[in-house]
Amino acid sequence: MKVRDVAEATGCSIGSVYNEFGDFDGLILTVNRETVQALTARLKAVPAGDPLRQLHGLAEAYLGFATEHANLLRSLFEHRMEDDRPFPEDILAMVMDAFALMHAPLVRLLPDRDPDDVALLSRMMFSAVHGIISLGLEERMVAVPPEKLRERLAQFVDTHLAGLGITRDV
Amino acid sequence: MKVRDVAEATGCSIGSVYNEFGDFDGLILTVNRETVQALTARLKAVPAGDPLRQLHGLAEAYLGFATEHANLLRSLFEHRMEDDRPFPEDILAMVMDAFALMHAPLVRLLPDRDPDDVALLSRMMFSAVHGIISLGLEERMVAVPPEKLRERLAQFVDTHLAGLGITRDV
DNA sequence: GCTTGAAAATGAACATTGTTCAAGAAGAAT
DNA sequence: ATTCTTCTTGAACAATGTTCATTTTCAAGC
Repeated sequence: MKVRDVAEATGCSIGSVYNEFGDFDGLILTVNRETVQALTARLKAVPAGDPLRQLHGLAEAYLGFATEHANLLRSLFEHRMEDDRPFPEDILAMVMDAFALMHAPLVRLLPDRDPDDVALLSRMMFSAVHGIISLGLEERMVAVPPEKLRERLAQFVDTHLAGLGITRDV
Repeated sequence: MKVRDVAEATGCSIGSVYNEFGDFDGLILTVNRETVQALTARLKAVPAGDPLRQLHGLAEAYLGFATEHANLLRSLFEHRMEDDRPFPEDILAMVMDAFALMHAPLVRLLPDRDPDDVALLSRMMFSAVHGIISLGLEERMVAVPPEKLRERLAQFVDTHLAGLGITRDV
């Protein structure tokens, strides 16, 4: 993304882009805000009935979003601020909210565990899924063949939940 | 990293940097080759005695390397080639080799499973660990508090192995 | 309708950084 | 010493983020 391209695409001048977004970081961050909102909306659309099914739905929704918007997700997770400025709190909070969507179903599946512990477990699981998907979707250094990614991801979730003592057949 | 900085640091001219590395990508890729070699060396240094202990050692070694060389790892995994040129095969192969180091201990722990299946499992596990570490080490969007990362990572490995039917107490 | 002052828009000019290449320096061969 | 090859240099160029004096817009007041 280039400032001049944005200016041309919106039919205004370069200066106007700067009036609107401040600087290049501001432009990127605006896009990233929309990205995390769209991702959150998609994750929230996963039905909340069966918690196990919900967790699989969340992982699949994340995979779907990552497949369709690989560049946007990369921008969200890989963009560095200029001059070591701090990352905006509001985006951080929004990402945390998205992460937290995994928390509820996990709590239902692990009613006896310390909620703080479950919170950490859900973040670990989210991070793991994120790693599998982001590496898996890179054409290069294919960790897992993309066409198999969907079923492998489901297998991973099942395996990890089994490790937590949760079995599908209860 | 800037071409002019490299030129000044090595005491030669800008043109000489281009004679040596071709272009900016070539410069980055040279660094990335050293990075993956250093990472592989570190992973290979993990003793191979007990396969379960080895897996934990690999995860911990990865965490250690990522902690000490966060920028190098980011360059390795996040750098995009200019003009959509293909990613160099040799680096891809080296990364795959590093990934494969998880394969051997997993095969020993899962002697009855199809080796191809275990190969995929090990890649999934590597990707998951990569995701946990790379998100965990970002100051921003802290998925898991860095100071707890080490023990949480070990817990994750244990949980996942448990899900694969492997228990510590055999 | 004209004046005026604030607000917004503009794009030329600047700074940084990757890239090229003609000119020069260094060295080897005869 | 001459010539040829190879390497080195850094000025100049291209792309792109950034600034800011100037211009335009427009609403308020008369």
